[in-house]
Amino acid sequence: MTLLASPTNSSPYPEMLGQDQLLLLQEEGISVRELRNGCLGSFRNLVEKIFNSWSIGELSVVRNWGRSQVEAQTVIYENSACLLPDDIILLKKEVEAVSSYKVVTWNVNSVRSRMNVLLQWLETHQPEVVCLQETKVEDSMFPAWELEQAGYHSCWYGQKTYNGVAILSRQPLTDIRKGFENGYDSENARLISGIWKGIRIINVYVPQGQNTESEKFVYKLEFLKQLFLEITSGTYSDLPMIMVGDFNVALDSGDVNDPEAMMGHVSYHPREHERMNAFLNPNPSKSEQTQLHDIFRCFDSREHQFTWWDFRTRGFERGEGMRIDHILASSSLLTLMKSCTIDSHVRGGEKPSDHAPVICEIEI
DNA sequence: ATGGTAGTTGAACTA
Repeated sequence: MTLLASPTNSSPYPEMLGQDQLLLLQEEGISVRELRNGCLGSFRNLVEKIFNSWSIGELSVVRNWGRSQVEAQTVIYENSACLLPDDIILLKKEVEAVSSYKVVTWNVNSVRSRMNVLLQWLETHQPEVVCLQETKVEDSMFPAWELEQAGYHSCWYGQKTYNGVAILSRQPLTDIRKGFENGYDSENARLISGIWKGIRIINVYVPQGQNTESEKFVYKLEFLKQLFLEITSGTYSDLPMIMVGDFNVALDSGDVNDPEAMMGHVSYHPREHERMNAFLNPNPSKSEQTQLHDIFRCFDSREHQFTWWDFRTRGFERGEGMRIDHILASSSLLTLMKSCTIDSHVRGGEKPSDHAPVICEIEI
C-alpha cells in the first residue's frame, strides 16, 4: 500500500564497524575501549557519530564505573558529556516506523465562539487531524492565525452565519477540494477534503433536514446521494479514505434514545438509512476504497453512545441524545485503526458545543 | 403538541 512509509533503516555505523560489531552494539552493547580497538576508520569520526546518535536518543550510554559492584547508570546526554573507556554503548533497536495519530471530527457550532474550548482541547488531546463542522464563519474571518500558534495548519471553506467546514492538521494537507466537484450545492459550504499521508480525509456537514415533510428533508436526501456520487467518482476512489463529519443520521437503534419514538422522524428515517447504507453496505460495483465502515462500531457495541445532545431539552443532563457524528473509513484502513471514542466529557464542560468530538486512532 | 437553548446577525433564522 502506497500510504505506508518505508521504515527508515539507516544506521550511520556500517562503514565504521563490522557487521558483527554492529549486531553486538544492538544486542549487548560494546564498551568504548572495544569500539576504539575494533574501529575500521577514524575513531574520532566514530565518536562524533556516537555523540550525534546519543543526543537524538538513538543510543544509550551505560556507565558502570570500571565494572565495580556499583550499579550501572544510564548517562544522560548533555553538551559537556564525555565518554569513558569502560562506558557501554548500546544502540537502540530500530523501532518500527509506525506512529499513532488521532483523527477527529467535531461539530463545534461556531469556531469563533468555541475558540477557547477548542484550543484547550487540542492542547490536551494532541490530535493530528481535526475536522470541524459548523464553523459559521466566512473565509476572511477564519481564525487561522490562532490555530497556527497552537501548531495546526488549517484549510477551510466557510460562509457567513451558517454551515462551514475546516480541517486542522499538524502537517499541511495536499490536493484540498472545497464543495462538490460537479458544482452541486455550491451556495452552501458543507464539504472539504484533502490528502493526509496518502489517505483522503473528507469532512462533511450533512443538512439537518428539519422534519420529514420539509423541503429541507428532500435536500438532505439529495445531498447524501450527491455525496455518494462524489466519493465514488474516479477522482476520489483511488486512495483509501476517511470520511468524517456530522451526518445528522443515527444509524442504528442503539444510536438514539428511544428508537420506537424516533422511527420515521428526521435523523432516524428509513430513507436516510438507505442513503447511508450506500456508503456502508458491500457493493461489488464499488471500488475497494469506497467500501466504508462505521469505525466507532468496530470498537464499541454499547447503546446510547451519543455525540449530540439537544441544548433545548437539556438533553445532555437528561442523558438523551443521538450518535450522528461519524468516522467512516475504507476497508483497507481497518487493520490500522486502533481505537474510536467519543469525548463526551467536553460536552459537559464550560460553554460546550452541542456535539462532542469523535476520535479515532490510526497507526501508520 | 409546545417550548425549551445556543449561535449569528441585528428580528429572524438554523439547529
